[in-house]
Amino acid sequence: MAQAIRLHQVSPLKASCQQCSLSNLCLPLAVEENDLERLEDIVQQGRIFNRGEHIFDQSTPFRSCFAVKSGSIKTSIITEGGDEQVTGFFMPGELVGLDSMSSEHYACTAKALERTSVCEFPVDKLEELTGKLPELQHHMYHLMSQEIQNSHQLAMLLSKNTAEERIAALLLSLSSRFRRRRMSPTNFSLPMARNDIANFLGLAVETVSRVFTRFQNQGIIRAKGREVELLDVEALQMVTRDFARQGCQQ
Amino acid sequence: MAQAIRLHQVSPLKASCQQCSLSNLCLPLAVEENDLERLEDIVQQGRIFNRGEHIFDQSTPFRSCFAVKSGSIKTSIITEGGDEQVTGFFMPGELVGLDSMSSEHYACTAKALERTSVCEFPVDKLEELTGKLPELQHHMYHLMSQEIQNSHQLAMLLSKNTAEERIAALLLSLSSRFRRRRMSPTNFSLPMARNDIANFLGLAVETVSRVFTRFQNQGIIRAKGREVELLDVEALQMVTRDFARQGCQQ
DNA sequence: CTCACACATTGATTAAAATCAAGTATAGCA
DNA sequence: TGCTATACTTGATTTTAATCAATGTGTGAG
Repeated sequence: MAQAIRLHQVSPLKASCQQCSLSNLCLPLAVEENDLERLEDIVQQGRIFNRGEHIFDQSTPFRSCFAVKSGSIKTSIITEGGDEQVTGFFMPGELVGLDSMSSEHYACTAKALERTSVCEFPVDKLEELTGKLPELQHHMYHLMSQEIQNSHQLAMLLSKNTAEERIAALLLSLSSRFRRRRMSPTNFSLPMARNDIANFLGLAVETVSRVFTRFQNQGIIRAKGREVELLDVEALQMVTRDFARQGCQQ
Repeated sequence: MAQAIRLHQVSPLKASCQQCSLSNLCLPLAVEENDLERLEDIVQQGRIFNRGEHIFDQSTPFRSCFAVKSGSIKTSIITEGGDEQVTGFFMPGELVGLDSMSSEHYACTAKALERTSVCEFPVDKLEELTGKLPELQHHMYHLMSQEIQNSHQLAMLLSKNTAEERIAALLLSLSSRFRRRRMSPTNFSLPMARNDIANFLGLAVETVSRVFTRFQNQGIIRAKGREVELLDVEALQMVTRDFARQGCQQ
């Protein structure tokens, strides 16, 4: 595992959060101008992973959280039996590894879905710093609780919603995350394979494929491989909302 | 809503974490002997709720986290359509409200499943204190990340496992939580209704009922209403594990 | 005590998505 | 450039659990 070795190399590069285009999405957003240097002091920047490489592996010693700089990452849990459950997709500006902060070892495996660069935050230093910067501590709580909420939302989706509703919800989630980065919210390229989508949403690949074509036939989206165009965002929102009405049987 | 009013009363009682029997499960476990008083200073203790009363309501201003002292709590999200998703059950020593720390408002509703007493931790004071006590801060990160993991585990259960596997997993989870409190891990009374179990596990009530009787016929459990006896814990563990083998198709 | 209501169980039928089974497209590589 | 492996799509069949429908049980209020 080449990436395991690489994981322990100490990059000599000092990050420049000030100049980073993601500073309004990433941790710097919670740090005052004049404290930014203290954050930069603990960050190791510029690590690059190729498609398929692991940023970290489940059950290896937990050292750091990682912020996505470019590219994208999927996290997944592997059971004893070898069964995989994708637990999340992470895009630029998002922080990976928060679910591991309760243990000595990573709770999941993080894999680059494409060529991906990350900034590394060693957790001991990060904790030390959040102890000194209340705003940053607050932001960490914020991010972690956000992740709990996301996960509850996913559980909800999995337990109450049809295949169409789940996929519509995922497309809308991706859309809004592209928008945050000031990229087109209606015209983007999926970083993950159908298989990953299926696994994440608790569906079979075939079902995902069928729903994509169904949406396409209904003129809601246009999809060719990983290229997706959302033609009718309202319709997608309707799909995700309809289930709620049913539950209420009005 | 009587409880909404009660929520804002300030209890004059000062907590005595030192004497609390749950101090080895709850927040005090992360606080040094001589700092315990600082924790006690910010806790309001002794709030009691009757079965069915709300500890807090989704979308009301987020003020505090609550530790369960006795009884039990269920948390759930309500969608626009009125659909409910149970997101967790909380037993003595466990902390409720961590999923709300990202927002100004509670992300879920917490409801007492039986007569329940709680200790209240106002979040502004708690954050202030965790900034001063690194151990406590570390513990908060620990608890929150634990909750992310639990939720991922639930997502896994919902997306990959059969009704039997989900219910076996829940019974084992409850069992181990009773054990932590030095109560019988094989002979306990479920705090929640079949309906709540069904909702939590993404099943219909009827299915839960059927699985209970099936387990009973197989001699794995004995169940009468909410009273449950685990007759064959190994068998239950087998049930939860079998699915993993299938996934690996060995 | 018993009535009413919520909770729980059981059975029959249905539906949504999984699985099984090909077949097609695509991308990376020699 | 063509080849191979992987990713994706489509169709037929099966399965699990939902839904519909009814009945049973327990509990708390009057």
